[in-house]
Amino acid sequence: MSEETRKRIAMAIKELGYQPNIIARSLKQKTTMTIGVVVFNIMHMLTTQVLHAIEEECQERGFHVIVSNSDDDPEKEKKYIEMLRAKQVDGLIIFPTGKNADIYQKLLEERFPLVFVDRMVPEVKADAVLLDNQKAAELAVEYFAERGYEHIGIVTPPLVSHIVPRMERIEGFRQALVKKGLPVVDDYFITTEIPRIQKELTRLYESGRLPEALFAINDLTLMEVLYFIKGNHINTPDELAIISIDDVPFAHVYTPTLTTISQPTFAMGKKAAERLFLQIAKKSEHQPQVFRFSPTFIERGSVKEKTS
Amino acid sequence: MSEETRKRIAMAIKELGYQPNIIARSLKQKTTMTIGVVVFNIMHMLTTQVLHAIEEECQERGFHVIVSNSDDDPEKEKKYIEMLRAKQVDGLIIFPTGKNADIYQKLLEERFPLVFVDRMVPEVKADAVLLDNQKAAELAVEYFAERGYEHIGIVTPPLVSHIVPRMERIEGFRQALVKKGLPVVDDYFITTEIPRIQKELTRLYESGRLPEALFAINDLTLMEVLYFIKGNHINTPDELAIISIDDVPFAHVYTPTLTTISQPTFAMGKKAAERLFLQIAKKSEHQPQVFRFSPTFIERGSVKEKTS
DNA sequence: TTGTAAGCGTTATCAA
DNA sequence: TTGATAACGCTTACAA
Repeated sequence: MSEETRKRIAMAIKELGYQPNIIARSLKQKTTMTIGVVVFNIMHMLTTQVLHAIEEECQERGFHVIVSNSDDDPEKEKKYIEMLRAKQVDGLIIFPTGKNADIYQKLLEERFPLVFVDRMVPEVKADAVLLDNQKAAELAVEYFAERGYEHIGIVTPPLVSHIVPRMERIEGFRQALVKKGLPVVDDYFITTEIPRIQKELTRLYESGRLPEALFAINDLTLMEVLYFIKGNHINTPDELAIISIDDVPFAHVYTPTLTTISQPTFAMGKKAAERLFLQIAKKSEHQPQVFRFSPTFIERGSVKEKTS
Repeated sequence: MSEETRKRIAMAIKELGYQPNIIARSLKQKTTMTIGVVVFNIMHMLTTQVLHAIEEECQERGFHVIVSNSDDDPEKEKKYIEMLRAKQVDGLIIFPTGKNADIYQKLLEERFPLVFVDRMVPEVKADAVLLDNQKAAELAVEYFAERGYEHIGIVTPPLVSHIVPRMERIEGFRQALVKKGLPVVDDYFITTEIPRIQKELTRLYESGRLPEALFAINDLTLMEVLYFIKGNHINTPDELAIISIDDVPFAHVYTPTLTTISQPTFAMGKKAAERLFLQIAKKSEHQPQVFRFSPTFIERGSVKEKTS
């Protein structure tokens, strides 16, 4: 193309106010430069942060992202996956409910680019990006143990077999207790729906069986624990020490400052996007892999040295 | 269409594994059932919450939403608006940087569905959904005044004329002071970049000129104030009372609990989506309107009754 | 009720 | 280098 025609074209674009129609291009090229993300809980700190990283990574590559919230409802998740596919997204990053194994599997068989985040589905051999949950639980227990704590509890939503991180955290917690020679007390496993955690904790407290330390497995349960200690005027860390997973933005301004175990959300989001783009680039011969990210222990003030 | 053919079609769909291609439909129908949202700061509490409401409203109507983060950079904002338009989104909800008046205006002239949120652009007559900022500032000052506070400061990022809420909050603050017969002290206007707020506050404190009460105009400035009081072991509310705008998730578990002025983020997101859909439905004869939402004062524990 | 053809705005192919 | 033509997968209009 000659320099002159190039100019003439530029002129024409301007004069006619030409605006390209990417939809038409997409129809022809069979690529939309758009990926879909389906999350099971948009109110979760982890979700927000990972989403942010995914978005950043996508914007750099000129991709757009459409986010849908399945609200942990498998039916909704199914519907959104279908809609997103109908919209011809080039790939899907899913924070799975875990209950649509058949659909995930079909995606896989069609070699449709797919990455799981946070949770995974063991029977579906897809890329997955998650925390080393066992390690996270271990970190918490060891830290407590080394400071002389013996009665350690865990606070989590109900055990559900297909919700992998939760299972892994509880199981990691249990094993770490055993490894440290600490008692495994049933009462100390507060495994109930978020809105009931308060009541459960208060019940324990009033019956004088509250443990000395609590491990909150995510930001949502942490909030309940904090509300509980506030409502009952419990002193932290003297009466009750706390460690939780997830970054909460106020950990360093809270009194006491909160000792937490942080997930590398940014790296996780970046990795998820990277793996997806890898699949998009060469759909065949992709070796699915599970990536376990190491948690970071952030020592702050909600656990003290027990000198008793 | 007969019942039988209906069945036969359903059969064929299943057997052939037919998947509709919405892209092709969009090309023909000139509607994508997708809206674009461009926000200037995704890390802002308000943004997250309004976004959530918008998403919910859209999902109910079968629309998808593509979110882009302009990072308060007009160039990026411009680029994203263009890309979104090229992608044929049916409408745009913009949390504007405020610096692309010409582009917003062009959108308007083309009768392209457009709603501003949080900030507005006075010279562009488009739908806008924002807080009654003046009222919010008034609420704070009055509450302080009625409890005997005289030395009241405000903490905000720098004054920038095109950032409407910030201007309105500061101006509302100033006017409320005057109205209440309170002194307007230059020193008490901490108007500096977020990362410098700490230093500024500390400087005031060390020179003994810290006001008795502080009004933080958003969640980000609040975090700085909290970090400051934490670092300098300042007692709240005894030494320094605090009121801030925006919901922070820990307001009720913090010690003391935080008195805040909440924006009805959910209603605002819903309204923004509604207005957009109204424009999409009948592009012509749409009367742009500015919607001012009333802030809600939530009395908690970071302000005390001054009995001196 | 069913079938056929044209057209949406691109890109790709092939000829000129 | 340029220009014409077909094709992407759907909807719509019209004819059978």
